[in-house]
This record gives sequence, C-alpha cells and structure tokens, in this order.
Amino acid sequence: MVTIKDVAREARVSVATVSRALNGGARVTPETRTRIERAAARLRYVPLGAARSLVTRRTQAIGALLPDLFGEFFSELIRGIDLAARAHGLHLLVSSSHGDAGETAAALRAMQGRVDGLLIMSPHVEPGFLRKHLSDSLPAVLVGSASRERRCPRINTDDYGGACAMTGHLLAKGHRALAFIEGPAANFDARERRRGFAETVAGRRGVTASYLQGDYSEESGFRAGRALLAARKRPDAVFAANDMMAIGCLSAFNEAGVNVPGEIALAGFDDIPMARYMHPPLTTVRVRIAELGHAALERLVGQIATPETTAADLTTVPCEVVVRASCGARTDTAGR
Amino acid sequence: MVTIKDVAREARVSVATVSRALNGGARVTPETRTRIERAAARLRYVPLGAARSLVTRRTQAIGALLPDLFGEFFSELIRGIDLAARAHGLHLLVSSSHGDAGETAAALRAMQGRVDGLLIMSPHVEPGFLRKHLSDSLPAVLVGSASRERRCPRINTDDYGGACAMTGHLLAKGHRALAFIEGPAANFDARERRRGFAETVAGRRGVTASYLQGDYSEESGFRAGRALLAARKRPDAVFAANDMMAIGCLSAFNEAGVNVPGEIALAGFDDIPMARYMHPPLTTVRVRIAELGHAALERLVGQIATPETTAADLTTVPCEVVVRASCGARTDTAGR
DNA sequence: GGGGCCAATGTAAACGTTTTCATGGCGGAA
DNA sequence: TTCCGCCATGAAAACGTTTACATTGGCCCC
Repeated sequence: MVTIKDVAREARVSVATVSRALNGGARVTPETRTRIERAAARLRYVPLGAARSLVTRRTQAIGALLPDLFGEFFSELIRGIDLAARAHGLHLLVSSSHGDAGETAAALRAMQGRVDGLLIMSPHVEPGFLRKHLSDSLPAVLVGSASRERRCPRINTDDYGGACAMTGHLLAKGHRALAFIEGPAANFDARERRRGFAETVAGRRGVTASYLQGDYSEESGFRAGRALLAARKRPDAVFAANDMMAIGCLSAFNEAGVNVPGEIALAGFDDIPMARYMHPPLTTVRVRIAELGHAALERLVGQIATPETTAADLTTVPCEVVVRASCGARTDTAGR
Repeated sequence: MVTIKDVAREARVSVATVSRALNGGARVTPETRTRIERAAARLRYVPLGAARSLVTRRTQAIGALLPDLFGEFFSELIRGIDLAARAHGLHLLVSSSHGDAGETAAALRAMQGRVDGLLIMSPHVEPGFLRKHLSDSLPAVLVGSASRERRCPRINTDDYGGACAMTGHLLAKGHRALAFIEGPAANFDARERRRGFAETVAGRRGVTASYLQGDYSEESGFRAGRALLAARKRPDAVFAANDMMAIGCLSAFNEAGVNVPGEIALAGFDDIPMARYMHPPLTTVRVRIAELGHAALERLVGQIATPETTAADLTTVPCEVVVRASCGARTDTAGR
C-alpha cells in the first residue's frame, strides 16, 4: 500500500508538507505543491480514511438506519439523503432490513464509531431504546418516529393531517361506505394514517368504515382488494395507507373487472413516482419523499456542526392531496 | 468520548485484556470477561472503527457505486447487496447520481481508503478509467459493465439473450410491426437489450421495427407511448427496454383508450415487483435483481478474501421471459 | 551590514486500537 | 519441596495521518 511517506520520499519533502499540500493548501510553494501532486498522482496515492479519521475525529460519513428497502419509497428517500450528503462531502452508510428490535440494536451499535451522525428510521425505536443503545455523544435524527426520545430532533411527515385531508376529500366526493387498508401496526406513520382516517369518519352520520390488514406491500394490498370484492357489501371507496398497497388493490379490482372509480373509488398515500402512471392514475397524498430525506440530512448536519443546540424538536413536513382519476374526480393530468 | 482505556480503568485491567475480552474471546478468565463486559456496557463503550481499521487494515465496509437511484430496480439491487453484506458483517457505503465521468471518478477516489472493496455499476467506466482512478490493490467487481477492464471480475445480466427471447416471443405471437423503446445510449445493458431486439428482427420477412428514444424513466416511456399513438402507422407490439418505461407507455395507451394487448401488445424488461400489478399485468423479462446484487457482493467478498485469484472473468446471470397479459397471451396470473 | 520577522518546511506527538512479546503466578509432576 | 510449563495478564509497538511547535533561510528595514 502506498502511504503518505512514499509520496514524501518521492517528492523529497516531509510528510507534513505532503499533508498540507494535499489538504489545507496553506503554506506551500507552488513548485513544491505541484511536485507533490505529481508524485501523489504517479503513485496513485489515496489517503487512508481510518488514519485520517483517527486524528481528526471525523469520519465524514453518516449512517442511515432503515426498516426495509422495498419499493420506490425507499429508493426515493435514499436518493434524497444521498444527494444532500454529497453536497456536504459526506459518505452514506446504509443498513436496513432489521426484523426485530435486537437486530436494530445490533445494527445501531455496529454503526457507531464509524459515522459522525445517524439518521434513524425504524419502527423499533421505542422510549428508552436509544438511551440504551446509542452513545450520548453521537448526533442523531429520528425520521418518522413515534417516540419523543431524549435529545433527538425528529422529522415526520404529516401523516395524520394527510390522512384527514384525503378522507375528507373522499367524503366530499359523496362516498359513504369507506374501507381503509392499514399499514403494519408497528409503524408509527401507519398508525397515524389510520388515526387520521378513523377520526375523520368518526361520528359522521351515514358513513361506515371498515378496516383491512396490510403491511405496505403490493401483495397485501392485492389480498385486501380481493377480500373487499368477496365481502357481502362492497365499499364505495378504498383508502390504502400507502401507494404500493393501493396499486395491489387496484390490480385486484382490475383483474375482477371492477371499474375504478366507477364502482369503487381508490386512494393511496406517498405519491410514489409510479402513482400517476397507474390506470386510472392514482389519487394519493403527496409526501415529498426525497425532500424528506434531504431535510433529515440537513438537520443532522446542523446537529453535527453544533451539538450543543441539542433540541428534541419536531419538524413536520406537510402533505398534500393529489387528485387524479382513481377517486372519481374528473381525470386530471395536472402535475404529470 | 469513552475509549478502551476508560473501560480498562473501570474494569481494573489493561487495555490489552479489554481488547481480547471484547473481540477475540481467547485467553480471558470468565470473571475478568464479565467484569469487562459490565464495565463496557455501563460506560456504553463502542470501539472506534477508525482506530481498529488502522491497525487491522480492514474497514469491514464495501462501497457501491451506482449510476442513479430512480425506481424499484435500484431499491431491489441495494436490498440484495445489503442483505448479503450483512451476512458477512460488512457495512455498505452507497454513492450514486454521478452525472458524468468526472463525478464518477471523484466518487471513486473518495471511496478508496474507506472500504475493503468496491461494487461498480456505472456507465462511465470505460477502458482505462479504472486503471487511472482505482488503486491496484483494491478489489472491485463490475456490475453490468461493457468494459473488460484489467483484473476486475464482472457480473452482467443476460440482457442480450433476454431481449432476443422476448422479441422472439412477440414474433411468435404473430406481431409483425414492432417498436422498441430504447434505454439511455450510455448504458451498456441498454445497448445490449437493443442489440438483442435488433438482431432478432433483422432480416425477418414482413417484420418492421422502429425505435424510440428513452432514458429508462416512466416519463420517457410515457412520451414514447404518445409518440407511437400519434404516428401514421401504429405498431402491433411495443418492447420497452425496461419496465418503468413500459409502465409509462402503458399509461399513455390507457389514457388514450387504446386497448392493451387488444390493439397493441406491450412488453418490458426487469420484472420489477410492480410489473405484475399493472393493468394489464406486464409481460417482461425477469432479472432477479436482488440476486444479482447478492451475487455481485459474494463475488467481491471472494475477491477480498483471496486477492491473488484475480481473474477478469465474466459471470452472466440468466434472464427469463415472464408472460403475462400485456403481450396478448391469455391472462396468466402464475407467479403472482 | 546586521537584526528581526515571516514564510516554508521539518520533527514529533497524538489519535484508539490490536497484537506481539514479556512477565508473573500457580499447579502438577518428580 | 522444587522446577517446569502453561495460562492469564500487562507493556509497548505499530498502523497512517494531522498538526502544534521548532527550525531554517531569505528578505526588508534601519
């Protein structure tokens, strides 16, 4: 392996000068600098991150702890985070697919000591979890988390508000028999979406609501769709807790020849890029996913820069109802 | 920050013993071990990766250099890589969205010295590129790359074979006027898919082929679909170089009230999870994306373990045609 | 012409960990 | 009882880099 010493020897200077020439830029004659740069290029020298981190106490990396990587939601989220991280010269470590709290804890521990900060999005973060498994000195930002944990800032989407708005929209369209396809009960955002729906329909005269289980996957939406069709009384409108389930549900309806929105209206949540290309295009609640990732990273960077500003504040990113054809509105291609 | 010295003091042993107790496991009395573990837990000690890497000369991390993170393809790929990496106790660094060769080179350099190996999937990797920007001593695996570069193993999907098979299938179904929606010309896989299509239709009597530009996005598929409908003579069948474009194209057809497959058949490539939930379900070429990521990582791990086995071999992962309703076959829900 | 100052470069310590080698103590065998 | 050997533990070096501090040399100003 070629080290800074090799470069120093090759350029006939000391290692300190090499370091200065390659990093700071200060206090080096132009000639020396080019001599060093030439030598470094010739030897294909690349500084060892570990050694640098050890002395600077910075890894220039942040970690993202994610629940799972299925579907477009997470590719969008990671994209947003990655882009923002690049802008700050930070590397991105991802870790996902933690089945239970134990695995999450293990992943959390493994990441510490390798990153300058952590973006945590996991259903397993319960009160006390972080206090137990996360070093006090490591900045972290919670994304979409229920728990008002310690000193961590949180960033959530307005799942509750979005679900209320969408439910209101469905009611305004005249739908009275509503069905809700739930996300995984472990997820805070899924619970919030359900709550928004439930509270909006509660006590409305002539409005009925039914609930079907789901786990955010297309497959579970498909099954829910079939179950709805098989039921004695079909709903007027179905609200799925995310777009992937809405798409699965739509597939079941299409397969059975049930017209959407003619016979049953349908709405989703997230506005993944694919939603507008469905047939019919999917009415949904837009979450600016990439922006969410971006905002979370920016918050984390702030936290790293000034750890003393350690406020357990909560940022809520607004959602907006995007009306397309699937809910019985006139076909609307706006925003395409 | 709490270091190994703090733990050593707390447990009244030397740092060497702490290191042994926490890592190796060898040569430590049970009592000492528990005392050390208790102390470590109490102090919430977590070893500093940088220091460890410096002496062991291993980072326990691998880097993935990706072109872009749009859509389900990449979330599937990252998922496959992440899962396999976890199984090996490796961390995953991702870097994406490199507009040009310069950015790719910068990302490549930045990753060296931080990882034990590299998974490279980028259209900008041309002959000589790696020789110039990649240290000889860093194991790397090329995914979906054209260039038979140096000592790097490569893993590709059988894009050519898959495209041939799908084109053959469309011809066998009786379609004669074919259209192909191309992927970005810079991508090797996109070129291979085009080549498979072009060579299969070449010289077939009574068969016409037309080509439309695309860039793998739903949006570009949508535009291509509209262009096809506006043309003087519509094709019998459209073959899109990936599923996202096929979905965009399908959306354009649906919007215009054009029946698929009745009036125009449609096929895609990749078999992203969403494909089977389209209306109609999408005939496509299945690429086991997560498995591809898994295989690439395994190959890389092998390369890291025994760098001397440095063969510039090529692994080709087979594809398979998945017939669903969109190509004019009877509706087939198999594999759902 | 000499002294002082500043800019360029060098020397060496420090970062936290692993690991090699040394050391001490204890048990068992003679 | 004595000696040998082994096992648990400790001391210290090493990893590659940055950076505070030291040193050199040249220039300007008096």
